[in-house]
Formats: sequence, C-alpha cells, structure tokens
Amino acid sequence: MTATTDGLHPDASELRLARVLAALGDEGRLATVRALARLGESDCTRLQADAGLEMSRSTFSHHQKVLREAGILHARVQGSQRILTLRRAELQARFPGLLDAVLDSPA
Amino acid sequence: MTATTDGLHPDASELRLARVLAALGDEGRLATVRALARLGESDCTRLQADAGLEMSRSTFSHHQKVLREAGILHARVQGSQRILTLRRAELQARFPGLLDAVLDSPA
DNA sequence: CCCCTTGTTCGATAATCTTCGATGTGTTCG
DNA sequence: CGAACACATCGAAGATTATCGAACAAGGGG
Repeated sequence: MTATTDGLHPDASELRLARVLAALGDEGRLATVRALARLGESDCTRLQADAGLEMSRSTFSHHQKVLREAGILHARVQGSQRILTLRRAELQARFPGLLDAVLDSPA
Repeated sequence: MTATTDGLHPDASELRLARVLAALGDEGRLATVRALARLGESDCTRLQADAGLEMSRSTFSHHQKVLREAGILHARVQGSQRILTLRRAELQARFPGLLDAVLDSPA
C-alpha cells in the first residue's frame, strides 16, 4: 500500500482533475512536463535548461512546486539536488490516457 | 475547406494545447464541459443549470466565452438563444484522446 | 573550514482571473 | 408596440498567480 503521504506529494487518490489540468495549462509548465518525459528524470537545473525556460531560478522553483502539488511530478532528494520524475503510473491509474494524450499532442 | 473564421471560434488548426488545458482547469468550466457532453447540445441557461453552477448569468457567460475562445465548444445562434456544442471532432483531430480522457476521468 | 552549487522560501509588485450588477441588444410573444 | 426572455458586454472590486531578487539551508569540494 505504501500510502506515504510525505507532505510534499498528494496521495494518488487525492489527485484532482481540474488542478492537474490547470497545472498543465501553462506553456512553461507544459514544456517542463514534456522535457521531463523525454529525459525520464532530471534535476531542476537541467530540466529548466532542457525545457528552454528563461526565467529566474526562483520562478522555476515555483512552477515545479505547482506541478508537484498537482501530483504531476515527484521530487526526491539526492545529495544537494532534487531529482524530478513524472508520476506516470499514478496519473495513468487515475486519469487514464490523459498524460499520454498531452504528451502526444502538438505543442 | 470551409475555413470559416467567424471571429468567435478559433480555427481548428489554431487550437493551443496550453490554452485548452487552462480552460479545462477550472471546476466550473470542467462541469460545464461534462454536462455538455451528456446533453449533446444545449442552450446556456439549461447548461448552467445542468452543470449545477450557482453563479450569475454574466459569470457563466464569461466562462462559456473562455471555453469557446479556447476552441472547446461551439456556439450557434438559434432565435434568441445560443446553442452550445462540444467541438469533439476538431479536438480529437488535433489532440487525440485528450477530451475523451478528460470526460472519462473521475470528477 | 570556506566557498560554490543547488534549490527553497519570503516579500513585493505587476499581471491576470473571477465575480458581480448594470446596461445593452436582439428575439419572441401577447 | 411593449413586456419578457436570452445572452453579451462593460466597468469595478477582489482574489489569485507570475515574477523577481534577496536571503536562507544543505551538500560537496578544496
């Protein structure tokens, strides 16, 4: 079961569709998710660069938080950096086909 | 061809994913789209009631406009009322599986 | 131990979004 | 014609979001 509510990530059962869609409804965050899908996983600095986002570090941190709190991505600490991954399985389980449709759609 | 740009509805080729997701990323608008999917088509007054939205008429009109400008629904005039329909075919063509995934997902 | 890198948090400002009531426009009906 | 209805639009108030720089915490080297 591993119902590990760590305070940072919403439980899979608590994912709200409107919130997920709202989080994805931003060009920058959408680019972030696309880049993360390509990379599989990445630390923040690399992801921001890979997504081609020219914004301050703090702003990217904010967007990453929005995605995390919506349940779209997961962050784990590794040394001094945070490794981000998409929560593909959980999203697929709760909103079947949604993430795939987003990732397969034209920019 | 029928590239009928009527000023009210974006052309199918101009639909922007982030904008569509942002439009859907609101509980009220999501409920509106769900209700419209059930009804097939509807005038505004009935749709608002069917979606269970308690808000002023002008506010609903605003949300309907957001959905329309994102390319999610289509409005045609019939007498004194506007008949709204989902732009299912166009959305499916441009963002395959997206709308279905949204409609099939739990509220 | 110092310092650089990574990333978060805070506080402020600006932009955008939501909401409403009032008003306007076109339609239908008596 | 005049009242009633269906919506849209306008203008304003309030809430939320985006953005930045500064300050902060934790690691990893040297």
